[in-house]
Amino acid sequence: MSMKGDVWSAALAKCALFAGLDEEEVLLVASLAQEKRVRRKGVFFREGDQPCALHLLLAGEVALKQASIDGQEVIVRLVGPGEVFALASALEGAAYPVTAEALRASHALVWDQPAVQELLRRIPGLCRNAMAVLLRRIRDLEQRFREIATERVSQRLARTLLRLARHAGRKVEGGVLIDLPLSREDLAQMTGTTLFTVSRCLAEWERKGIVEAGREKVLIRSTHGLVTVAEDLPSADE
Amino acid sequence: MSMKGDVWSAALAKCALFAGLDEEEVLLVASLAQEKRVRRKGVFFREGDQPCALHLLLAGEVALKQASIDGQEVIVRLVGPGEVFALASALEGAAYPVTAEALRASHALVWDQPAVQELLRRIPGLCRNAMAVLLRRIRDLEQRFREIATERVSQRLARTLLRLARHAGRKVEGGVLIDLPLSREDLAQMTGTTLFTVSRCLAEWERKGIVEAGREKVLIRSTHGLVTVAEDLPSADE
DNA sequence: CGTGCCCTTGAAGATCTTCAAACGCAGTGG
DNA sequence: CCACTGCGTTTGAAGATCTTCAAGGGCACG
Repeated sequence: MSMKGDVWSAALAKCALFAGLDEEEVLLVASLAQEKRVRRKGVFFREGDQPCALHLLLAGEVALKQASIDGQEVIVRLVGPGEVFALASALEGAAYPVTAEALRASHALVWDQPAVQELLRRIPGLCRNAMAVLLRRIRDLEQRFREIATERVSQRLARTLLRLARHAGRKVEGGVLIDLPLSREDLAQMTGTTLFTVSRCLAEWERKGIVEAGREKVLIRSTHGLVTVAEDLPSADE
Repeated sequence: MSMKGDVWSAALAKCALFAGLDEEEVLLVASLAQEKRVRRKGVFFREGDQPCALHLLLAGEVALKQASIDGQEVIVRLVGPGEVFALASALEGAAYPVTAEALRASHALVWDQPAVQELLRRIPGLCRNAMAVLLRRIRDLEQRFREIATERVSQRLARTLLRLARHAGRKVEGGVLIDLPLSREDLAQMTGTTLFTVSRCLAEWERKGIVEAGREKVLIRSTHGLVTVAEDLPSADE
């Protein structure tokens, strides 16, 4: 237990939800956690599942998807190592509004609802931290809402790629590689369009030398070029 | 002061943020509040303003708008009496991400940042209440995000009207009147489309007897008809 | 009785989706 | 080693959907 506590405490400290906790509190958090591992394409939980638990991703990458009645899916958020997910559901005690699907083999700490309640009771600063996390999510959602409401697909896709580069970009010779196995369909579900339109955009940008696209792979050759598209600025070649 | 406290306490108790507070706490909340009145088309604050304060709407109706660089506006949320707004900004201490414009003459209680901090320190349950409010907003935003990403304008507009009916609907003979002065442009900014498309949708629905549209006015004659549109179900007449 | 604001409508065209067909790569099994 | 197969991808063509622009109508309010 105490060894695990040590291994986990690094991850816990990096996480915004548990930032600023003292040693004793970290141990409490660790002692109530359970572990869960999921292989690529597996799920931590499905939309509608109950009861629901708080998750902290230690390793891997998770996509949170929401489906409409007719089966159309949207990716609401990508979660990377050190980020929590299902915080809202765990706090509210409501069913998960999304399905958490692993893009690659993933490993998370999990706190069930009694544990979350216990933590909230015993750790004074936790509620403030939780609020900070939620506030950030609201900002993010409002911005994306405005984007999807007012911008064209190419602009939104460019922004999505830029965000992905920040979230999971790896510098390589020739540009920034988005180091996630994302299909055209995945990008479409993040952008609010179809895989066909995504494919066409990427093909056009490849012709212009802005990106290099491959199977479940995008390499950004010119961040500046993408910004130009995202902001709808006139580009050199038309 | 004490009279004001009495007048306000009813409004405070109805508000989710201050629910469950004891009498002493309510008095504290009231004692730190300031009043602000704004006429129709006036604003409580503008995007980018700082420092920012927590607002509780007592009377009137407020639209929260966000503008993109090229001037396109989106209505992120409508706020009715008893609801708080700018909670996130007040908690974070960041600039307002939206402009709060009054749809009709409005009256609000306002707490500046020191007051908010003081309240958070002195009222133990407040943080939990704030979280509940934020969680609700996240749910709402995620749902609307999925809608705007996957549905056609007519579906989204139908949903917007149904939400408005719930939020500010007044039963009259012949249906439910949306009791707010909303222009076609406003509806467009809530739905992520143009005023022209809104106008055409309403005209079509009027022909089918689903709504009755007028200048800054919509009367829903058949809620069921709107649901049919929103869910993209086959309707009787095509 | 104008004047401003909101609304409607048509026409043209941009943008995006849908559908069908086919390509190519990765992994599998013969 | 090769063929097979599945999956992700590409591309074209057709058409649905939505936006844009222009013109004009009508109502409210000064």
